Amino acid sequence: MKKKITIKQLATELGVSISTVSKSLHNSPEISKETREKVQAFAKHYNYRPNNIALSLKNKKTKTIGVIIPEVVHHFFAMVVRGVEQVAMERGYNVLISLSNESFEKEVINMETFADSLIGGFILSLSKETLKKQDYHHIHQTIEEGMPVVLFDRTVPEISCDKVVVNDEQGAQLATEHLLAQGRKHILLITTEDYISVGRLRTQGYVKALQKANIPLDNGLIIKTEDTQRSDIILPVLEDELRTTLKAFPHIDAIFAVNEIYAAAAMRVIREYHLIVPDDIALVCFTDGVISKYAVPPLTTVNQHGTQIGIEAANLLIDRLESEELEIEPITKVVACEIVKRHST
Amino acid sequence: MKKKITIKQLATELGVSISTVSKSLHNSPEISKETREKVQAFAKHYNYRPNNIALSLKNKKTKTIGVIIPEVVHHFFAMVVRGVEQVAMERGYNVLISLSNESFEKEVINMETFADSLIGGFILSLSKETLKKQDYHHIHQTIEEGMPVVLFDRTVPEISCDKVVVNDEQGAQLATEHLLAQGRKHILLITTEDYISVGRLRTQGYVKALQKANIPLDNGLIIKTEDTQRSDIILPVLEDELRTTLKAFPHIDAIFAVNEIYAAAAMRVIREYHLIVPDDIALVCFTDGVISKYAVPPLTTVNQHGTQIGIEAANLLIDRLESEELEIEPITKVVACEIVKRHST
DNA sequence: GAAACTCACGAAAACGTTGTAGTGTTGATA
DNA sequence: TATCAACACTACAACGTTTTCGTGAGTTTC
Repeated sequence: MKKKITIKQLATELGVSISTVSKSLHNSPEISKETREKVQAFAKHYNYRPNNIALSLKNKKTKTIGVIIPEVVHHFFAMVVRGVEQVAMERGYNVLISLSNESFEKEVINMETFADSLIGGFILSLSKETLKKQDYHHIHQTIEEGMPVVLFDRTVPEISCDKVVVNDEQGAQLATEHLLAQGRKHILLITTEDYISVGRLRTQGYVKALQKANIPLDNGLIIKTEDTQRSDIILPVLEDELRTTLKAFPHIDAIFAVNEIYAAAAMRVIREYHLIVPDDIALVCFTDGVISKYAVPPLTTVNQHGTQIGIEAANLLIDRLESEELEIEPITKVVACEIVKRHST
Repeated sequence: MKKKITIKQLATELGVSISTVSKSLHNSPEISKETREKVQAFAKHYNYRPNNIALSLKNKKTKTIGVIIPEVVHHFFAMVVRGVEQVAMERGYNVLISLSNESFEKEVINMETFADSLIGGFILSLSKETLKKQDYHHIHQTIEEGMPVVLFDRTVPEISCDKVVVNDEQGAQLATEHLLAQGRKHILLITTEDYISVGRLRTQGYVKALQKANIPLDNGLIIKTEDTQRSDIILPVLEDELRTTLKAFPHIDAIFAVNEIYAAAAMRVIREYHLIVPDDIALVCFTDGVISKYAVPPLTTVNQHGTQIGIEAANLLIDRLESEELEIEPITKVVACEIVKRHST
């Protein structure tokens, strides 16, 4: 086992000073060509690579950006990460991903440990628990300390920083209007409690579309899940609710689910009742992921362009990291949703 | 914006020496109780947190482990990450995730930049390109430099290090035997080219099960995909192959796919031909992910216990990181597969 | 009243790197 | 011959910590 070699070792080995080695490796004209070449040959032979930690300590900045997402086993977040990765690589940054597992505490710990200078800035989506508690002190503090933060998807007006959001309301409105355009009148909405901003916004979009079409809102047609638990716990509850709702409102001719999992649950219950998608009930959901793509029939979805969001977020962050002026107004980028029409409508 | 405060600043502010501050914060008995309390109060007020980089530089080790996976938008890998995260958190480590995007070059770059001491060890699964090229110099070099590496899932005998593998062969054998037990005789295998170890092993398991049941192997019933491309490119090709194969061998009564995506493609073609799963054709696949779970009918799968693999890998790595003896023989852990029976068989 | 000991704290090195400010030698210039 | 510039290199501080080894003042001991 050959331990990593340092400049100092190279220097003694070569019988020159540390500075000479450092400068030679940087091709400084201060050093004669022969010495430079000798040093470089030596360095190569010993497989010298500079110690990043020492560099970070010296430069007070690292070329690493941190991404904190609530979940990895989640199509949308995975797509965002992919987008971030892509531009980070292009612009010479490394990406450090970490998970909050939807937990407030974990989110705080993650930010604190990473903020301690391993990274130059954050891209993150708030955990559900954080949104529920409405405690953003860790984010505020990080920003206060001069570390740029870009929030995406699950954002909050209380925090002043760059943001990249999906136009959830517009997307939901589009989806609902798509259903209405197909002659559906009684649309069941499966959404989350209002403290999750995306759930709330999507609900608003649904409501707006109905208003625009002059269809009275029926609160019985809105199912809100208490979405703090793991999906294996929520799903049976949701399916039960769906069963009773479908029984109570037999005229339901369409379902709009705010995510794929809910749509899958809906599919299951629909099939249980021997109804056919899309003939009896049309189905649309958010998140253009694998479930929708490979479902039978493939589902019409609202694509949130996760990769695009990641790209925008990473660019915003790196721009800020590299810009000299500190006090630029926060920017909010809105990425439009798009309906992907498949066979469920 | 208050920049991060350092020990030095605290020291001058308090009119004591740097050492005193450091010791006070560590509750050294060398320092009088009053001073300690004063310093701690001050530190708290200024929100002092030690600079991790400086610590790493001094301690020559970081409490961070690096995970390199080929893809995030992938159920199995995401599960592994979840497992790693879990034990890392329990044992006080941070996890740094990075993606190779199935590219050899990116894998090398990632290892080099991270290996430069930001992290203490690696957990990784080789990219397809690396497997194809059979170039493992970057891994060897990392190990040579004394950095522990744990390989999972896509491993290779040429590299001597801790490994956590799924018993792919056994899983495939189980799956095939499960189909045989149901009276299926003509089982189509959809797999990858042999250079991907998991594909090869699963093919072997399939062959073994057939041999055991004294069923002659028909190479026409094995479809091997050139799995280097993105799924949107492979899938149409695969579906075409499936169409011709199903036509050429109309007696096929079961399909075993080595992953969910291939299973989904199979489902599509099967439906095209107005055949019914499982009545006409039974279907089993590897990876117990969302597609199988929410498909119609839900698919019988081979669960690879991704989370468990992550847990084992992280424990192996941290054990090695924390053990004093350097020369422990590499350990290979085998995580058994398990058939999850659903309605496709 | 001097030696020994405790107490509370400070100085300084070390981790690996970079960049600025020297330093000594050579050759050319005034 | 003294002065200067160029050259090729070295010394050293700095980044933020931890930790070992002082050190001075006060207290005890004989």
